[in-house]
Amino acid sequence: MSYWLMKSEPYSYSIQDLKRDKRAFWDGVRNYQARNFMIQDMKIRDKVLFYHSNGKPSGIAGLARICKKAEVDKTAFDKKSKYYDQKASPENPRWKAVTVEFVQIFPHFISLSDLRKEKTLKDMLLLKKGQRLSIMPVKKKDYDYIVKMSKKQM
DNA sequence: GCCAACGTTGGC
DNA sequence: GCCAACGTTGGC
Repeated sequence: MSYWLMKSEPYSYSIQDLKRDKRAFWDGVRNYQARNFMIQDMKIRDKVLFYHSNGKPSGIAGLARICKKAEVDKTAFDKKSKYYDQKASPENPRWKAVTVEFVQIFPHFISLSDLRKEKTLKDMLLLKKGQRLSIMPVKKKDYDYIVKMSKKQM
């Protein structure tokens, strides 16, 4: 079992949207490191912290779970898509994405500044300077700690 | 909207 | 294979 953090801009796709849809294909990732995590490392039932980036404020909004292994991301072939990549084609798809399913919205949203206040979490990749990955691994102990934080008022 | 930090591209 | 130029991310 592995643990992950996946970022999404709430204006484009929020955890409330995921709750409504139940499942979402995580298309649009155009970073190799993030893609490789999805293709090589994510397993069905892996747990996911759903992060709202560029939010007011940014932070962790809830939980999701991997429910389908990586499949070809066809938005890369679609000229009208904002995720269009002219170097991708059905013969050489280049991009793949997993499907995630809704688990829960946190009773208390955990902002980035809340996370920074926790000494225990100081080594999280998310909190490292200049770190911009939209999908990143999370340690079990950090995942568990964050779930615990979500249950109490900050 | 700004801008630091980082990733990608392409010329050489 | 280097690296400058450019594009993107994402916090603020």
